Amino acid sequence: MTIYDIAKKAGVSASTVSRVVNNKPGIKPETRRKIQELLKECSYTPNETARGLVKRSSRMIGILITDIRYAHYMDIAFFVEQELSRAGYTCLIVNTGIPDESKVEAIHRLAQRQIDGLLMVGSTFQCAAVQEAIEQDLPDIPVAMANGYLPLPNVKGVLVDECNGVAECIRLMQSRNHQKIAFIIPSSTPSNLQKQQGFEQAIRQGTHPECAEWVYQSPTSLEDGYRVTNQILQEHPDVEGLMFCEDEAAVSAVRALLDAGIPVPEQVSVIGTDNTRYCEICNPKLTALDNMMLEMSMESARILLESLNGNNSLPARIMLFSRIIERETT
Amino acid sequence: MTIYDIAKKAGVSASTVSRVVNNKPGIKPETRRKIQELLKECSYTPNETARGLVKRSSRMIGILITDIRYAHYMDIAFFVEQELSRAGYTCLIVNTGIPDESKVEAIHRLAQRQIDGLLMVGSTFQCAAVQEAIEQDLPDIPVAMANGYLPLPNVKGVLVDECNGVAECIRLMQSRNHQKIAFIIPSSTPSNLQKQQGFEQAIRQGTHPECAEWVYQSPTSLEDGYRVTNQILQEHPDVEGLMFCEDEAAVSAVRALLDAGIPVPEQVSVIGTDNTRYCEICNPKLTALDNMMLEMSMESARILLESLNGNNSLPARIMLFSRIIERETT
DNA sequence: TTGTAGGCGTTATCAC
DNA sequence: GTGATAACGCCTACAA
Repeated sequence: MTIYDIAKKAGVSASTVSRVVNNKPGIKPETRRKIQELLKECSYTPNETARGLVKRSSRMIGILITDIRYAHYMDIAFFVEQELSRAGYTCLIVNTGIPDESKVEAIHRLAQRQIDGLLMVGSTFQCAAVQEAIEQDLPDIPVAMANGYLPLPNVKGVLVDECNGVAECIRLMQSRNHQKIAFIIPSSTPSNLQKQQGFEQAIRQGTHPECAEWVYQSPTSLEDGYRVTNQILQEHPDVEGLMFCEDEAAVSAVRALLDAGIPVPEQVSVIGTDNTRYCEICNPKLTALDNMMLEMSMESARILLESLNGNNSLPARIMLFSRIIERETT
Repeated sequence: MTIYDIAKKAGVSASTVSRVVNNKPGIKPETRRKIQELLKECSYTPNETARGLVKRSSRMIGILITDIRYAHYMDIAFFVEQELSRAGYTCLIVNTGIPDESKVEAIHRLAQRQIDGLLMVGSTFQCAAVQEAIEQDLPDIPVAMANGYLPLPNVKGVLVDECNGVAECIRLMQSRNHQKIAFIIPSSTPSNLQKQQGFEQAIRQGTHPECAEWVYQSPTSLEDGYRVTNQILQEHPDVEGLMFCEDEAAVSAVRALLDAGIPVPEQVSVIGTDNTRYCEICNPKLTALDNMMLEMSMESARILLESLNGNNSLPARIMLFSRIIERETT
């Protein structure tokens, strides 16, 4: 069912039907009503593909996330999708994974689909490969990043003060007389390196600066969290605090400590990052640094919509403040 | 950069360029090579919108989920997206929410986008409103449902034996000498009503058939799980088992029991449904009925791809078997 | 107030 | 082998 079919039935031209469909003025009320009835009757739906071709706008927005399964990202996928949907955009959510090539590939495929805007979630997209891909494939459409930034004219970034945030967490543990703290980092993303910096700074200002060396590389998973905790206990039986870059391993660490007969938080305190739902499920409930990922994402979405609406006086970067949600593990 | 631009540069016609782009035969190797170089050089990317218009196929698939945030659905969104992506399709993931109108609205919008196929996840889509919307807007494209079914010629369903699954769970508790069991249901979806039936059947065959009345309506959330558990404890202090239709409230119930000084599973056993990651985080770890939602979704995705490839001899419905993952709460 | 004609970028069907 | 030409469904000057 096309506007031509409707036009034929109504005895008018296709352009008249088009005008009615798009609520354009300059149509005799009678004609308009008649066509509207016909549209209803035939349950006509404009073909967005054809529309996109002539309007040179798909009203689709690409959303890049490495892995939507991570608890912290699912909230984002939900709320951002809702927000953009409300504004009349359709979201293309793509799980890119970690490798550079798949990120580049995803950007290429989205460009091919003529997306109107791009939203990238996570500092892992702050890298040379992605920058090149955007310069190459999407030099002219608005791009927003949550927890990251790229120095390109069409890219806006929303960041958070993670360095300070982690430093505050360390100081919180220190104020509880827990000075010997280990730091567990799952991957060297720009964001995690910021956190590590905060860790080292705060530790060096404490009574046990040698702990700045207690940095452990360990993936985000329950199994790995359990494993690395036992490893730390073995290498440093006197450990008094564990600072994680995410919640999943932290939750598992709590269990590992309890299983080893170590009271939490009396002997060892634990802090996670991201403030996911896991924190509340953990028993005792996990204290966590909220890095405002959701707020960053929503802010990015709003910035993207603003750009899409033609506002080009937006700041290239803005920064939000993280905060500590204290629960039962500190 | 269109095929016309490339054609001009190469001194050939647009059709020749199109043939090269699509790897069609019947081109002089020399011409082909020359054009290919030019394509690389200009980093030409075919416009999928225009392609979709003439090919009458968008290579996009709609995915309907009520709320991607629920732990059980995020796995699905991930794996299904990967699978369909690999097959060259782009996924339009839409969080519809519960209300009928928003489901209908989502279907309408997807139809407008000329999706090639639709995948619906969750029994909540098995309802009259959705059926009508599909008859109206998408009568001709393949539709697959995970954990649901609609009697339409273009709809295929993948189901699971939840009634038996829950009955087995009840029998498991009974075998542990826990006969007085309450059932907590968050909403009356077709799927949950199946579960309730399994509960009632198994209870009636036990030593305390009067417990078939112990059915509690309570939403999926930590808070509500905690609240309803305390309510049950108050109304039935002799309760010996709790059977939940999902994991989130079940996890919270465990905490509520422990907080009330009731040993789990010695005095009261708890079983959740869905077998989400929450089960492993729960302390003690939660026993759960795995309703194979992921397998259902993947199977639906495969069925959808099969239909898309023209296979129309697929069964209208298939059924998978659920299984109990026993952990520490039984 | 309405209709005509051209074009969006691509593919497919003919000719040559 | 290659090149016109006509779709695909819609929008938008410009004409009438």
